[in-house]
Amino acid sequence: MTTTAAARRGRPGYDLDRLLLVAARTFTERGYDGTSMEDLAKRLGITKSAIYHHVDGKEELLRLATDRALDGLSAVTDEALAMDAPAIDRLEHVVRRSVDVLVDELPFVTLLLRVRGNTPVERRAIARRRELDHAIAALVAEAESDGDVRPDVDPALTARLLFGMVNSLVEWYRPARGDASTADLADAVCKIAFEGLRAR
Amino acid sequence: MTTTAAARRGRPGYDLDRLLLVAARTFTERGYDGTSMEDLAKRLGITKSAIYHHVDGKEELLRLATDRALDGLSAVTDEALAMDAPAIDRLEHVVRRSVDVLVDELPFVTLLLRVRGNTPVERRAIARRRELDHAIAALVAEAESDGDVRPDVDPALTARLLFGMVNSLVEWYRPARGDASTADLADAVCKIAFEGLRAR
DNA sequence: CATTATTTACCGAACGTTCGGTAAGTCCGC
DNA sequence: GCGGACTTACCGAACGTTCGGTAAATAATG
Repeated sequence: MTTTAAARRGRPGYDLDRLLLVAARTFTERGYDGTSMEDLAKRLGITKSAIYHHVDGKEELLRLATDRALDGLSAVTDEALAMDAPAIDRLEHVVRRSVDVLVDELPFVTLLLRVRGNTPVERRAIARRRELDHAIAALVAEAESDGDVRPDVDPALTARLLFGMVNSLVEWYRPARGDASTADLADAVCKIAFEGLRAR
Repeated sequence: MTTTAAARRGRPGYDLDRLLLVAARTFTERGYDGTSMEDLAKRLGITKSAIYHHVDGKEELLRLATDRALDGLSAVTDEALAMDAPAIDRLEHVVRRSVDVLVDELPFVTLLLRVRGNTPVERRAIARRRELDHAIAALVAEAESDGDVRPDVDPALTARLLFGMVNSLVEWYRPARGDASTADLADAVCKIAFEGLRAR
């Protein structure tokens, strides 16, 4: 999807996409506030000022990076909401596809989940996230009224715990050769979340 | 338990404990790097320099705050490891008591879970956390070899998902009057984690 | 009971450094 | 020679920290 950037004019160097990946990775490792423009420049091998050729400033880097994660996650929920299937199946679909997005866009999603609301950009990201959370909570509630989700726990709480578990992936998952496939990972998450960790 | 601090000598004002609580809360809200000493001072109603009467610097505030969380969580695992019961029961005990600590020491635990490893203080906190994670992973593995935990998911993965779910509490739980009691919360967590969210 | 010592808490003004960001000009491939 | 990519040099503001001195309480002394 990154359009191999073939035959771009002018002096070769970074384009916005490559810069954004490095920025997201660094923000994720050191935190947004803990990362200076100088840090980014060093890691990119260019000077601080060169970054301002590509973006208006530090906050725009954050906006573009969090938007990328949000776009991926939004697509997943839209996809599920459009499905013609029982709520419980749509819910499982959201979980599986969310794991895909978490893995594929790991630095961006990790960054999104760490944003705290200190700036307008961060608050907008949080607001978009909240919409997704509400959509998922509604899905859980619907599945419960279908009789497919346990009725002895508040559906809003169930939704939070479920996605607390899913989102915790960003805390420890690191892609590696020979690692279990994303599908296997999603399988494990669904087993534990839907059927529980106790042997039956 | 806070020993009303009766009859302390010297000019009245903040002591270390009260200062630490405000610091932890602010670090948690705005992030450690996103919080300036001036921010803290403003919230405390004293000047920046007054803070240096109580601690050596900003990093020490972080160290004392994360240690408080780690001490609470360490006590929980020690407690469980000393129990004379099947591993699965000790595991459930760790989950329940961890919820207690998360709720009681919310600002401190939240702060701990957000630390990224930028400084020696942060790296030490992460190392202590890792020890706890290993102890819990071993507990899950033991419960699995007892036949009490499902054998079709890697126990290390099960442990991560379980505590990913438990730790996600800090992302949304806010103590409030009339709120469900901590025990009810721990019940819900155990139900979802051990038996799954699907109705049976 | 007044005085003095000690303890604890705090203030205001600076220090050196680093921050995000800007201005003006150079480099390089089509 | 056009246009995108980058550099050197710099700015004002904010950062964490230090310092000399002050304020207000208790404890010890006469």
